[in-house]
Amino acid sequence: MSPQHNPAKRPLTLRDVSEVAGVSEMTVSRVLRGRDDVSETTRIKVVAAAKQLGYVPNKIAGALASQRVNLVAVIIPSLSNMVFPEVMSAISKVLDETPLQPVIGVTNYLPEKEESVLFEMLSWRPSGVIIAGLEHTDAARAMMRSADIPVVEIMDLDGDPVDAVVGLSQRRAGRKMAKAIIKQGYRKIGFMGTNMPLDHRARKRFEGFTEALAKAGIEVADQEFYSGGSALVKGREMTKAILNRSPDLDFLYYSNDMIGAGGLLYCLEQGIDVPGKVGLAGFNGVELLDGLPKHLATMDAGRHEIGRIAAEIIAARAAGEDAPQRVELAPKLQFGDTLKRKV
Amino acid sequence: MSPQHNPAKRPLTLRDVSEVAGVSEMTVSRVLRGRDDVSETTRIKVVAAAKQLGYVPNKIAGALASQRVNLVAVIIPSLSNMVFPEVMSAISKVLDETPLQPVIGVTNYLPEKEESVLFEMLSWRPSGVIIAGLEHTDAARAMMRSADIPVVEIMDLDGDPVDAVVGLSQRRAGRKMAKAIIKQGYRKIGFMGTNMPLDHRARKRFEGFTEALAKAGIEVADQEFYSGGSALVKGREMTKAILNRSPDLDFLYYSNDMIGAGGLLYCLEQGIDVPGKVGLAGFNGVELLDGLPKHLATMDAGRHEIGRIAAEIIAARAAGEDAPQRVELAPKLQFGDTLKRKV
DNA sequence: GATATTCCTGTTAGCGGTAACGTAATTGGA
DNA sequence: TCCAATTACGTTACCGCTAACAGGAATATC
Repeated sequence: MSPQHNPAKRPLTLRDVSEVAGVSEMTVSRVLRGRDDVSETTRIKVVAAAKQLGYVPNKIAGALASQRVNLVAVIIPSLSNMVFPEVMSAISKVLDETPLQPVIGVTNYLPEKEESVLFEMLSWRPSGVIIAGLEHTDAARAMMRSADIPVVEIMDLDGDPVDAVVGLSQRRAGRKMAKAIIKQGYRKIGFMGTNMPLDHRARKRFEGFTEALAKAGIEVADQEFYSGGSALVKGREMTKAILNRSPDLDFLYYSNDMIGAGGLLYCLEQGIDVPGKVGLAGFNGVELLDGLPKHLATMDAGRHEIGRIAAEIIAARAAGEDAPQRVELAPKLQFGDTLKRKV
Repeated sequence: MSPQHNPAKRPLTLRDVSEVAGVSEMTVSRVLRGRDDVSETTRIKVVAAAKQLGYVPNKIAGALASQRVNLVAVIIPSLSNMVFPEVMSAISKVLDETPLQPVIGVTNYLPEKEESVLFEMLSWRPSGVIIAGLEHTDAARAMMRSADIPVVEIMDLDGDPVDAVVGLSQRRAGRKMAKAIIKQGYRKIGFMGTNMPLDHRARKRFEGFTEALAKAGIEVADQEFYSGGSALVKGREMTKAILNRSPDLDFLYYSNDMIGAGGLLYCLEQGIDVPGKVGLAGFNGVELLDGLPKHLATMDAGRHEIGRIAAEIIAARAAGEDAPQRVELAPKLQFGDTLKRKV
């Protein structure tokens, strides 16, 4: 039976269903929420009535009455960096097993936008917040603190969390990569990355990187920054520029895999011996790399795990159970084919 | 003044703000909604009180009372195909200029999941729906029809829309590509694509493609399908397989740019003359292609425009203005470096 | 100075559900 | 057979906010 268009143009309510089914509104509400304290006979009547009318419950009214909203705010800087969609799908996968539902907000790396998106989302009274990074405006932190819901900050660990954190130390990741590079004998190291001062994770990796180099008495020999545009193209262009300017570089560290891939393709085209003459490394461990002619060395940031664990924490806390406050993931170095291994 | 933690743990309401400000709840409501019928003096008092308390309005109650929800449901099959995030950001950009806000739902190409996501979203009574494709379950179509809100189906035109449509004819795009390929003299044509029977757009492109070939007396000489995994890797693997099996192919048409890029990289590595011995083409015009050693021929699907126009239609209709019911975009063929041009 | 107009603020009555409680009918144990 | 427990509903009172209307004070009009 196809839903009949209601003629009055008045949106359907529980009352309409209850009249058709010949029971009270409360009974309809109970049936539609799947409660078991309704007899099978009336349950069937109600379901039929709802279906016949094409009734869609009004969650707004329901949420207001029950003071429960099964939404989880997920706030990320961007959708164009594949890292975030990947985290998202891990979150969705976990929440699919619960009554909770993710709602995505995108900040474009802007603190004020983050603040407004957060405000907007909190005004829907979600059951939890998952938010990228530890850097927020004071107002944003205050809002999260006083919202009285679980908050999980993800992807980073270096800082002072509002509530729970799941991620890896970006500084440590930078240091680890620097040490590996030095250990393999590279000495003249160039760096390329985004010049977005608001990408705190990239910044921290760079800081960790230079710090570890400094400890070994090495300085970054040359660097290039970009913003906007196709990362693959930018990687290519920056690599060309940096190698023209500093032909004696023996290693290129990229702040993300996409520009690293661009650099790799450029080097291969130029017939540069990789990793013999020049070594390369990126960051993130994106799937894309598997399809390139050579595997770019990278460091897996455990995006899938981060998403999974963050969602699990929210789910547990929403269910009244307790959950870890801090989960540190270890960055996994992948040598690939572009970082020599000591013989 | 930092928001003081409210001691009773009772969530803040308009009443709390009104008491601090010494006015009625209604006046607070007016101030916070930016209405101009409040004197400057009290406006300042109210804003100060709200800030002091760290008050976040409850949109649930507001929406219920005003019967207005400034959300737009955007329902897409996936986030891992970059095409959809791109459409999303075009939508966001337009809606940022309005009071409306997008909410993303992901269906994983599953009709039942689409139906449930749609149901879930409609139960929040959004101001509009933007949904990918024209294929939906009967129940889904019925829901959209009776929701009494603007619905824009995007990315495709071949079918029977619920309300408005913005997109391009996928069949026509397939035909156009086939004609271009034939015109350039290619005759032994291989096809590679996803074997997801639920990716209707890919399916329609393929149908249009074979149809146009048939009209020229040509059949697809060989084909390969994949599902899951890294598209770049799959493109590489399928290309290897198809060329080993059918070494006489002179053209490879890929149902998306990502597998096309994988195929291109494979061919270049094998030293195959592209586009002399084998021509290649993909679909979508993704930014990534610009960074590859050769530009893959492709067909731009106007994702950004689709998102923009769809959002504009929703915004217009939500504002009570009227808007086009059907917008057809022309697929733009880009020859790149992998499709010969007649001399 | 009386009345109309504008400006500003308060009061009242819902919006469409659900929690909590009430109650008739059925069941079960002694 | 009687009373307590259980089952299957209905009734009532909100949830937190806003539309609509009411009305006092300030200003304008003549």
